Amino acid sequence: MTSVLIVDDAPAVRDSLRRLVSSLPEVDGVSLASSGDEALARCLTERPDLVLLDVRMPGMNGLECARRLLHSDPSVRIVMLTAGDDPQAVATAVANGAAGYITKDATRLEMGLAIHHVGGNGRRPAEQTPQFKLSERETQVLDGMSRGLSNGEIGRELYLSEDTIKTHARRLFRKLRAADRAQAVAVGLRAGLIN
Amino acid sequence: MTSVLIVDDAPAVRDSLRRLVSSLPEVDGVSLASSGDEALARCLTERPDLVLLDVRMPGMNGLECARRLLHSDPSVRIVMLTAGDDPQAVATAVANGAAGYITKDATRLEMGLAIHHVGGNGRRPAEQTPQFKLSERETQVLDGMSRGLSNGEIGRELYLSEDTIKTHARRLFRKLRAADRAQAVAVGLRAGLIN
DNA sequence: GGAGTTTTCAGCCGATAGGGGGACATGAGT
DNA sequence: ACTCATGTCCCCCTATCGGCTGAAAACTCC
Repeated sequence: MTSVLIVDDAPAVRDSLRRLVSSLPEVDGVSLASSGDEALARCLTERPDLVLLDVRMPGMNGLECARRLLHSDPSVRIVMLTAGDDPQAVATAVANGAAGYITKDATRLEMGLAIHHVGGNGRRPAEQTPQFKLSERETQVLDGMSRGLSNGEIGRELYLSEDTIKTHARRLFRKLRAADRAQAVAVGLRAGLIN
Repeated sequence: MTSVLIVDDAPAVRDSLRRLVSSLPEVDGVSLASSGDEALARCLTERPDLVLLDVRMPGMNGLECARRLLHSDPSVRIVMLTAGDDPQAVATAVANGAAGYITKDATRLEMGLAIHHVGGNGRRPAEQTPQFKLSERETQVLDGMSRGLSNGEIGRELYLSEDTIKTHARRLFRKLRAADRAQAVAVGLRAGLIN
């Protein structure tokens, strides 16, 4: 099974794609995003197997968005959506790690084949859904970070050594795939791990 | 006019206080929080004029919460709520900057007097709601931080020098009253400055 | 009963952050 | 005209971070 995130700034396109995609037998989850930023946020929390990404959008374009999506999660499959008017951008995206492309007026059959082809080896079977589960301590440490405390200060608050906090910090970074505490706090807040 | 944030872990108490407070002529906004952490978050985004704060709560107690509220916003007025069984804690809170206290079974008249007395010189007239307003660049830098980028990486993304990013970073920390990028991201996300 | 996770602590290391200062240009607000 | 916020860049500095490794005790899970 495959969960899909559809990213397009035009509500009409989102809607028609949603209907088409959700009717496919292999698809068990569809969510929508109207901008590149929203796509990044949703991808962090929902971890879709596949992202259908419009090449042309106001604000962050599809190319830039694909780059960031792959940066934040190298395992995500990206299929570029194109109206057929900018093959260059699509080519660049595919060269940079996108898994394929498809035109917006694709038939249900074409879409099904594309998703089957690309999302066939979805990452769900491997390991999944909870994805972001922190231990008690890790959550406390993350909470401290969100309040602007240093590792030493968090340690004093929890009656632990700074080294211990650093260990928890490193592990929660791994779990949240965060490069630093700032990104960890962002992911934690968006995923509802902290408030 | 006065906006009020009510903090109490007991839903029943919250509800009765909400009814009592919202019926007061001077009050034009009431919101609720069930924990100290939630109170801190709401205070950051909603900027109430006055916080009614339960002295005794599981997790972060009222004393600690008052301390942090005042730390994150020295201008907020805090009225401690007490059942009458721990005058020591109330005295400590008042000594540490709380504006007053009131018992939970206060009548509408008592509550009205307390709010009038304490919240009379609300901060609303002075300066305003936006409170957290970042410039274009600062928002871009904050967004980069939330994606786990270093100052150097943000600079490369925006075609600016790392030093320039550091300048914007320092300024946005001041504006958000954040100690570091992690707290800045937390405040920015909660205030809706970034997504 | 062993495997895996969590919790605790430690040392070493280079990279980065964040604070301080200053400089200069622009543009908006007063 | 003057001020203030913004944007750009530079220097300095120290504290902290986040990576690596290793280790031991407690816990749960099957």
